[in-house]
Amino acid sequence: MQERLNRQERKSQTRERLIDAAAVVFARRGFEAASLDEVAAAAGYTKGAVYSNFASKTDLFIALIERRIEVQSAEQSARFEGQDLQSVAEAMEYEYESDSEKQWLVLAVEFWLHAMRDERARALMAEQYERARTFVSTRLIASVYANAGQEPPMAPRDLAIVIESLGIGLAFQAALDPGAVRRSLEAEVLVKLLGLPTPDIQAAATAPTASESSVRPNPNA
Amino acid sequence: MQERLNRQERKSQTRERLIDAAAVVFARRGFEAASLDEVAAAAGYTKGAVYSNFASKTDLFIALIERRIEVQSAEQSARFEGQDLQSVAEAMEYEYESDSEKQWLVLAVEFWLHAMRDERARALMAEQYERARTFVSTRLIASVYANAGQEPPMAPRDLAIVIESLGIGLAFQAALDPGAVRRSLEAEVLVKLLGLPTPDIQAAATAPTASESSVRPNPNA
DNA sequence: GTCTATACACGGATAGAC
DNA sequence: GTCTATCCGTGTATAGAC
Repeated sequence: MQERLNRQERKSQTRERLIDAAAVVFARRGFEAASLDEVAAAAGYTKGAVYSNFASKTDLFIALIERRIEVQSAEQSARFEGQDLQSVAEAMEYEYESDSEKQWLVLAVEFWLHAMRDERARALMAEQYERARTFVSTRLIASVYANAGQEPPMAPRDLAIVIESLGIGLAFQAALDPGAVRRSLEAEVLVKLLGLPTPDIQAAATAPTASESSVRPNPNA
Repeated sequence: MQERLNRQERKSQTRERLIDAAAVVFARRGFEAASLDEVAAAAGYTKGAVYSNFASKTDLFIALIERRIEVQSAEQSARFEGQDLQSVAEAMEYEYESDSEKQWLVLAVEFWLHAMRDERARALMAEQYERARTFVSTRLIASVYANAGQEPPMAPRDLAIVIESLGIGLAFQAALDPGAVRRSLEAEVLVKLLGLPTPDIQAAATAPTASESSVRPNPNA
């Protein structure tokens, strides 16, 4: 109910550069430990530029997260819209070793921690997660099961929560020890959990009426 | 390979009190934002006491986590040893609203973040998680399925990773918005995921030969 | 082993020049 | 809108008395 005028921000190139720099520095040092001097310097400015664009360090952090949410929402929607759940589940191979993925994970966790102590941040993040759950449960889960003429193994919203949990928890463990979590584990668990017709039980499968059903073989260890 | 002489620490009551205080203050303010003055004061000492017991703030943090690991390992083992998986799964109702649980969650996340930037902390936490996975997969999962004469739905270690992920992810989301996650969700998902004979499908159940099989009805929403 | 006192540095935020 | 200069509080860590 507030960020409708979305690209007046584009007017300020400096603002964008500062946010970019903040993403890098906050991820590297942590929000508390990071200094605005370093952020500004990384963007090619001095601290004054930060304070003429953001009211406080916290405001910069929140702006960073809001932009991230905006970008990510658009990407996710574009990526998943019109796909069937099966394909989505199988494509779910998190890049545990990717530096940029890890940077965002660290930032998200950093912000979560911040949200535990700052009500504004908490509300923002809670709303974002709720939105994601709604997207997954209504746009993906409910419609796909309806198309397949099957019943989901549990309430779609619960399923969305569980899927999100799995993503968080696996990333958490993998970041701690990249060798500990197999790449394809998330996809395999999702396929089992969803209870949809799996590629290796093609006999019992009722072909989904949805657009393209690309049934690929499942690489099992 | 280092902490064999476990209760010479008990010699120093001050040390214990400082660690207690650090747990509270670090959870409340965050590790970076917390001051050693506040920690010392909360324990009834001054800063000097901290530096005569710990080499640095980071050392205090690590000592805190090590003690937590010690205590928690003992508790978990005592709680789960000899139980069958079914009972464990059903008893798995996380106290999302509990302040002390939330405090430990925040501390664990705080330490995880610290571990992303400190190799010593990373190794410690990675080892701890690996130990937990081994405990769950060998002491709980493998033996219970063997007793029940059933095959686990996936490799025990993968199952342990998934269970841990679920716990982390649900707690993460619940902390952000306590109303968003139903209390019994974790237990319900585990029961489904494990594929063990469920209370509501008693017909197909082959009674486990393990000690006590307390089959309670499953409250479904 | 714990205290007080202090060195030493750094960070967020503000004022005012340009 | 961005800069430099500065205020002012606070933080970790150390020295040295007790």
